[in-house]
Amino acid sequence: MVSEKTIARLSLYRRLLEELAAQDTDSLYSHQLAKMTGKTAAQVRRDIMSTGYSGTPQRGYDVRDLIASIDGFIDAPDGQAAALIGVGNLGRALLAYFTSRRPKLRIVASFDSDEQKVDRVIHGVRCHQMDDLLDVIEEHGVTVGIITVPASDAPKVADQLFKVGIRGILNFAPVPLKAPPHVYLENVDMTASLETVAYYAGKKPRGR
Amino acid sequence: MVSEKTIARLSLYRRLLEELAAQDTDSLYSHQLAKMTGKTAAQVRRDIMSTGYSGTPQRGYDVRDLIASIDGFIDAPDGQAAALIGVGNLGRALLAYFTSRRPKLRIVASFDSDEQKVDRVIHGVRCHQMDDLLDVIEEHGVTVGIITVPASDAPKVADQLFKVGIRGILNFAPVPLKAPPHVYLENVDMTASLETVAYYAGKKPRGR
DNA sequence: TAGATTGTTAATCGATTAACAATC
DNA sequence: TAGATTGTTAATCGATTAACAATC
Repeated sequence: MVSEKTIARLSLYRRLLEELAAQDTDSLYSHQLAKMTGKTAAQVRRDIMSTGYSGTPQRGYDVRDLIASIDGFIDAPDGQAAALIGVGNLGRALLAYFTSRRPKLRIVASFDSDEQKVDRVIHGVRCHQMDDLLDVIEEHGVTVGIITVPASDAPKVADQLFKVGIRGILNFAPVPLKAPPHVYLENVDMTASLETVAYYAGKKPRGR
Repeated sequence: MVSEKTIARLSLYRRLLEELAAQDTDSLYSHQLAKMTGKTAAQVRRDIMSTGYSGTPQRGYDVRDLIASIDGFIDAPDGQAAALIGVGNLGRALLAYFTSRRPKLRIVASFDSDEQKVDRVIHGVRCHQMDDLLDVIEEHGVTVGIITVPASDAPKVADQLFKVGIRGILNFAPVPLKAPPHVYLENVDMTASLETVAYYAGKKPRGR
């Protein structure tokens, strides 16, 4: 009903709106949000519309009300818990970044095969051994898994996550994973992103 | 002429093909590559076609020839150099990951505002102070910048990169940046990706 | 009110998929 | 050869953009 791109944009709008709210901005127009995000005003309006919130021609959108509407649309009512598998450089970066950022979506546990890391608290999150996956997932009600292990381990880790009933997976390993139909999976391919940028950097000013 | 999605897929194909080549696989069909990547066979064929390489109905595609064709299509003839700005957790993850992976696209320098990091070699790459940006960029012929600084610093860093004539930017800071027309810029929004996964994880099995 | 902005539909755009004659 | 696969065009699909009456 709503595309994943729309969700991603709403997530972005919310982040920017929260900054505006912190600076006591009360309301704004679609074209202002469009300018901040690089989208068109029409798209901003359509995205906002899909959350069920309405602005007025006179004031545009109320910042706090709009944030609340996006919250209600994106966040699961009772919140969601995520687990991160693979506490390497990238894993630590994500743990540090998401720590206490969004109460309705928290990374509550991490996992690593390195015994040196197990039972330590890294960036505020306890690291467990993979054998405890099911127990920890059930204890915390984890529904989302974040894969930050090397490519060679990723398919096995994904299978383990499927088995314990995870509902969504964000995969940072540079190998595309496939998920059963009841699991939503997104592959984030940073390698491909860098090569794409390099390609256009080499082609400019020809390319678009 | 060729979309950025096509470039990203070609980058992925190449990575998988290199693995196959290492395992002495000589040739493969479009549907095999399609299965590995989760794409359709028609799309694989079209992507390969755009590199100018042709297979044969009998053998499909020669693995090594196809790699060479993708190389010739994506890589700049004389290679390209990248610089990474912000040697935090994420920066180190990227440095470690891209080290000596692709001779035609190397991260040759890093930058950080933390004096403790300056002049140290981190994951094989020397860290410089931002004041030396222009000198280092020119010395190494850097055309691509990777931004891994906090959101608050990102716009300023981007401006500095524009000023020294960088051609492409990969931005990991969770704030959308805008580039002048002669610079290709890609925003990688990991926050939005996680929230998107969480959204569908909460909606499943309704959502697509 | 006057006029800029909204919600929303219709038109456009571009990418993906299906299809099939040509091929080895 | 026979037949599966290729290159490539046409059809489909979905998302973005343009447009405008309704609105405050």
